[in-house]
Amino acid sequence: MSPKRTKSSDILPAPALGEHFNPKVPGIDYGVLDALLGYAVRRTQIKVYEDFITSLEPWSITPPRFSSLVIIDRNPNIKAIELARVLGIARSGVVPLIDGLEEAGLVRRVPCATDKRALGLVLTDKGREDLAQIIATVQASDQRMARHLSADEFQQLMHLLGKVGGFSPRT
Amino acid sequence: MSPKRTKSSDILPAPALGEHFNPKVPGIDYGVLDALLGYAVRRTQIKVYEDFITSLEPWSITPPRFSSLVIIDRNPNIKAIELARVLGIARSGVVPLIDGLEEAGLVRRVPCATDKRALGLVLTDKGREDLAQIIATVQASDQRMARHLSADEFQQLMHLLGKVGGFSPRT
DNA sequence: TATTGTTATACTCTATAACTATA
DNA sequence: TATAGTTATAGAGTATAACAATA
Repeated sequence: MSPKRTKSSDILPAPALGEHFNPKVPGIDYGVLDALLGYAVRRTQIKVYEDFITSLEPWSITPPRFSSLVIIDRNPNIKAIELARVLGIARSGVVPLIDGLEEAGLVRRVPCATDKRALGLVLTDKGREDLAQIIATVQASDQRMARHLSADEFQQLMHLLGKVGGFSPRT
Repeated sequence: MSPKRTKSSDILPAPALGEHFNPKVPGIDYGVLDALLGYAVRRTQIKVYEDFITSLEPWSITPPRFSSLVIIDRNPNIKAIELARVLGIARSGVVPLIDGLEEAGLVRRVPCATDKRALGLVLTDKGREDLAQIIATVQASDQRMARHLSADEFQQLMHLLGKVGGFSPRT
């Protein structure tokens, strides 16, 4: 019974990746930027994002959409407000996000039995099937990003990022 | 300017404001996200961005503005189109960016002698003065982000990010 | 013809606040 | 009163396309 919202993204996002970001333009003095951890993270993030978007173009999946699919898959019937908390966005922001995934046939809103205000989010069968492929594609992109790292270096990088970001996993 | 790392005792207290992104919400299964380098970079980027924005609120400086100031300072008379290339944005995007910095009295557009189409970008006196303080603030934020890392770990992290992002000296 | 800076336009993303229907 | 989802609205950020002046 959700009223149809007019959405321009019926034809899904166009990444429009023209040129690639050059993190180190020749002839340019980057000054203090080269010594800042924050700028290093930003440079890396742009590179990772570029490959991610390009790789997932066939599915029109953006990072927030991907994160949502994984979180919903691993936490069935999660409420929208909790998904917002996980993603770090306002709860109003998940509405168009879920709208897009629902229109793509990947996610479904199901009424909550115990709380008539709430909706549980679950993947559809198609959502589960697509997600398997999407995850494989993302993992390939991730490994491409890490192709110059040894297994030890990869683990070390994950560990150090965890210490900075405050999400240190298994230490 | 070779920016040297200051002692942790010089690190300013973290600016506390509003809600913060929780990179690891309790009770949530993050599935494959926990194993992805891309998601680790994203989580870290959000944390770094939060502290950056909060720290520089007094100057209303955003990451692109900060990068622009540093690049213009270190590369006087740089053309707008080249700044766009360094920042990785469209050349039309630098117009409002420079507009803002010019209105703040930090940057000036100067006609190019050899090419009447082009404009050289330079810092004003105020721009140079403010930038010194801004850089100190950014470095304090950066050190706060790295407060759980040893000097060796910091260098290792910078090195590994450079290998992933493609901005490190050849190894 | 190509390039520089600019304008016009549009779209994505996200935030705040208010509304509704429940609790 | 408080909460979950939604709507309305606004702002930042960036993209494409077209334009005038210049190369």
